[in-house]
Amino acid sequence: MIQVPPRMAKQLPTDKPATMADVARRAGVSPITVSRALSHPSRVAAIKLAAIRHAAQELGYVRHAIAGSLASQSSRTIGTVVPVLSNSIFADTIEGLSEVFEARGYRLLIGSSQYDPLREQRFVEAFMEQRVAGVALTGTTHTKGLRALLTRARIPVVEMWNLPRRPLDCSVGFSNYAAARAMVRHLVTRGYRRIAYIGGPTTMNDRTQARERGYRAELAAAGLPIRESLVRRTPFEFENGAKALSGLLDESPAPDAVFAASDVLAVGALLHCLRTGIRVPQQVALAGLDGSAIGSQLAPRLTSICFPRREIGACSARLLLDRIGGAAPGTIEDLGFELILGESA
Amino acid sequence: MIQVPPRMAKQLPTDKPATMADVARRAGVSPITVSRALSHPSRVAAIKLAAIRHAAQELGYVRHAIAGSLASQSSRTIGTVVPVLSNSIFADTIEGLSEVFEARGYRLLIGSSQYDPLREQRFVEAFMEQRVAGVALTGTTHTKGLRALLTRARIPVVEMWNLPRRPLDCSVGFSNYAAARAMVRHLVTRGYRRIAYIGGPTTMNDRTQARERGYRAELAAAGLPIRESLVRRTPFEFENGAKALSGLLDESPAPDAVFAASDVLAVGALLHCLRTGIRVPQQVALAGLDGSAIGSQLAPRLTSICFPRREIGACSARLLLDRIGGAAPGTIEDLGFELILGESA
DNA sequence: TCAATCGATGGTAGCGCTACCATATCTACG
DNA sequence: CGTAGATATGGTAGCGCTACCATCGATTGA
Repeated sequence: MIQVPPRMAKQLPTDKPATMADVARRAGVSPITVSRALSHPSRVAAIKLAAIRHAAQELGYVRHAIAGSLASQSSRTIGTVVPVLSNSIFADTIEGLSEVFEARGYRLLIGSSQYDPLREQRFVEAFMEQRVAGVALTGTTHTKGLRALLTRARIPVVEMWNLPRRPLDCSVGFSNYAAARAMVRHLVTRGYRRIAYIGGPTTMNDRTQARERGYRAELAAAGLPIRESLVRRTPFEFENGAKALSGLLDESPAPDAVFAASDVLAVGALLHCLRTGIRVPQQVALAGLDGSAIGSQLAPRLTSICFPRREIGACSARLLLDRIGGAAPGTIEDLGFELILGESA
Repeated sequence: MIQVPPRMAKQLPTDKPATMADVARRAGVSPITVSRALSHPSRVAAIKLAAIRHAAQELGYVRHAIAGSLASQSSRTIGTVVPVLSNSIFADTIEGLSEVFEARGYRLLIGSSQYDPLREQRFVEAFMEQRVAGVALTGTTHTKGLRALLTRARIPVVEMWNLPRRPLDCSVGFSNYAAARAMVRHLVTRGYRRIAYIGGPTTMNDRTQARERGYRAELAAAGLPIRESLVRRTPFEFENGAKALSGLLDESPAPDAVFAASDVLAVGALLHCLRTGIRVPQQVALAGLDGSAIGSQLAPRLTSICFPRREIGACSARLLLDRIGGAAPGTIEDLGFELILGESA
């Protein structure tokens, strides 16, 4: 650690920042006219508007949004909670949310729950203290306390990345269950019969739960047995995908295909094969779910299913804005999914 | 799009949420005592504290943080701008920031500039309207307007991911220049002589600029010629790394090593080699920079340099809190970097 | 000419909370 | 016993802005 003379000027004890009253005085109008000039420019005469803008510029006036929010009883702020930020999956959704809200002058408060519903609840509690106009959550696994809180608050809520039968309010996502079934069906169609499963931990993660249910349902529908020894659950890390695959190949009979219900795990597994010389799909076929960018760069390319990650955020944002604008609750948007065919399965 | 009967109760016209005055009345104390009970519990008698908490619970009272901020003239909010969220590199830094701020009761406002300094400025302007207590920026490439704004505002600022000689205020990062030199030196030590470079666009990205300067400086120091035909710049995408490498191998003489100044590009290049059967490092050695998780999963493992991404955020947060607490400006923290040896170079 | 209408502007009164100072009660000590 | 200090509580006065209503002059039509 070193200390340098900072560029920032050391000045006299901070003179307070200019207020609307200061701007009004300088522009020769009343404070309320300044307020209007900044938020409803069309309602102020052009000549005064110019004078006010000039005065504001000269004084280096910066609007005090906090005071504005208190007076207008509206914060123009939205809160969102995602499981993790460092997974680009949810980061894309946040970029989608941001883009729409930004264009409409809304701020976005972001929390990462680390897959812990209690942490999610804490974030939403903090959002309520900020009097957010709406909340966007990931998934449908919430604490009782959070459900109660949101029901009482009666603010718009959207649950993303899933399609609950009975949403808290609105929902934007796709069927994780159907996606998993579609992929398993694809494997069955290709002639694979001993299809193993690698998924994330199911505790507190409804997306993972739905995917695992889809896997089981499709196997059953195809008349194939479900062997519990071929079902593995492990946290979302490349290494874990590799380990799980390695373990599955030690089973006897070994699976002829592996469906990894998350691309992190699938890519980890595929890279393990590339490292150790296991031929994909000849020795074992591999399929993922998420449509991650890296999957299409591998050889063989990973067969996966992709979701409109960014659009989930953008659509959720639009829905929340509609709700804030008075639209009815209860909308559910299914944005679907798409099978990406690689050579891995 | 479908409509379902929402779980949310349709109720009478929203009764206003409870205020401190309501809680005070119910608990038989004055509003100011309620305020103290919530923010300085130790200054209130235990018996009243219990009564107040009970009353708040019964009324479903939620603190109005906006009113509190206005009255106390302190928002307990920090603003941060990163280039993109969807790159886990910066997401890790944000998680580091969040973790520290959350523990101290601060909120974090997040903006993504998309590598556009004007967008960065817009975000900081929005932060100022929220009267943030501090700002954390990525890099040192800022507009004149932003510099002026921050200088005038005289709030704590930390610039992350770089070590400016003359920071705006504080800085937490490492030397991108030294990291690039270290990697090129490593390649030279290994006996490579025609070392090519793939980097990101240098416009408005001081990290990329420093890395490219480091590459050139180390080549010069080693007495090796700098061939402009072996220097490529391209946006951070796997495909672009692949294309750039492919182009470099068409040069004659072809490079015997390629230094990609970002792991996205390096991994893209390495995967291209795996796909097309180019042997690494025999035909061409490959080195990256960022220490991404995927690099260590490939065969050969990617030689790279890793940075304490999360710690950059955590350290920045602590520094900002210190500054808010009155510490002197001008601190620069060099968190260093570490060479990760793989088989790729 | 006068009432009706409209657009532009201003005065007043809070939004819900906390800082500041004042007050009241209690303990400690010479 | 009186005063100083500590502790607990309350009253008052804003924080900086905007909603609401009032006002005022200008325009319009009968």
